[in-house]
Amino acid sequence: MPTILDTLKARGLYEAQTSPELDTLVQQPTTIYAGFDPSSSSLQAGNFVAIMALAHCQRAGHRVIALAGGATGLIGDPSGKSAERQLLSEAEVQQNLAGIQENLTRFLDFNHATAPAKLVNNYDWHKNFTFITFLRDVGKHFRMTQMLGKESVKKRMLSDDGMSFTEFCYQLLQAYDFLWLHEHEGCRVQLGGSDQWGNITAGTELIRRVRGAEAYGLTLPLVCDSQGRKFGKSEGNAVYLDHRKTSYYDFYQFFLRTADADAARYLRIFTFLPLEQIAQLEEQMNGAPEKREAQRVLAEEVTRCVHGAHGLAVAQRASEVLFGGSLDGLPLADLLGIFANVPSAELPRAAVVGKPVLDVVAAAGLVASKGEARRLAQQGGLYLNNRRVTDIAQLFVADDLIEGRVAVLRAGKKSFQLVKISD
RNA sequence: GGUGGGGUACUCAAGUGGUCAACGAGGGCAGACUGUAAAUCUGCUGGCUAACGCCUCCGAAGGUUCGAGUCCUUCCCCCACCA
Repeated sequence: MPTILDTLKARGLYEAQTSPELDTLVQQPTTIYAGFDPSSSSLQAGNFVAIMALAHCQRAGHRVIALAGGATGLIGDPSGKSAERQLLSEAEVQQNLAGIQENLTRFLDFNHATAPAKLVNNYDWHKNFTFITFLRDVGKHFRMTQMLGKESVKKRMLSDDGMSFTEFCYQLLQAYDFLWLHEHEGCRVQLGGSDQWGNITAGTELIRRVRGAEAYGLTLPLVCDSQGRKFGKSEGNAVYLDHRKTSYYDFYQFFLRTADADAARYLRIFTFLPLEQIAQLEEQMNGAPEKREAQRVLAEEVTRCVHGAHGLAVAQRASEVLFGGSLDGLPLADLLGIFANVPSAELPRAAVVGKPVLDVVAAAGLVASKGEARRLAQQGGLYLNNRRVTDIAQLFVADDLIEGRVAVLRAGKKSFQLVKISD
């Protein structure tokens, strides 16, 4: 019987563990936690790896806890960061937490009959600490040399930016989280990205000192594409799980555009498809790469998992139309449906009809300035209703509005923006 | 607190009185080629402008000068060593 560790390894969701004894522990159901940082109102594709790993744990019969860092988010984790972080206000963190909870319900079963997932917020226990108490109860167990030896600290000490005391103390907070969960939830394992190694071992050591008990850490690889770029950015922007921040369409497209070299690996990491099926898809892809079957399945599976059948349908429909060419004859209602999640701008009729197209493009926000709009058009990358704009002096005429209300602007192949008449 | 080093555009990084909207690299965007892939090639990458050109910009504020990213003063921030 393969354990959760075997599963994770087979799917490329395993980097290291703190002790070989973990192999034995996971042969029985145990409690495993992973933390999520509320530095944004929605989890990002980059958090996927941890979410998937946690979901696999639950499916394997373990009890899982997702920790939202309401307290630690106020401090800022220096791990993997080359510069001091901007502090967030309590209100911002609170707001972000709500979004993250919603994201997680898509992957974890909080109503499971025997082992429901649990969501906790570390603010609930950190808020009661005074500085003195924390120093006495927690800080006393840490040695300076060890704290200074952490990679996240060393790296920053060597950089020109240095590090504030606040961020330096971050590891204590996360270590205490693990201790708290160990005491109150019987949690034995912490799961995290490879950059979390130092924070995780801080926790296992604190538990050993305070409780005389063994706890374990399990780290996941940092997923990069075949170019070595960190996974989860699309055109420089993070891909979010919340469709209000990253539309169904953009989300689907992000996965659909996966490079051949990454497709099979991503299927293993980001979907629950059986490995045999993935191997089959990989073979198909090698035979007929231009069909992009693996990418199609990847985009479908992930989009359905995150956004449900409805979100997937919207994304696929939009993709068909947008890459299908002409918009002629498409009813307004359909168009609006397709573009429901594409950025749109409402402008008064007077600011659109009779004005230079470039002005409209800049006003709508497809590009940042008129100059940029001009460059785009000069290079042949600007489209109005899927027709290339070749004359930079072209005026926007009433006929350019579909049913008198809407026009579709496009930059390059894939960046769309809707203009709606507001009056 | 002292001494020394540093803060230049998205990032790194040149520039030490005019020829600097600011070298170069990376990144990003667009075009061509393709399969909405990769690689490659080309162009662009502060704002306004059809263009000439005008405006804003080199941590902040003042000053010197015909002219300052470049010199001076004060302030803020970062780093190293010392106390």
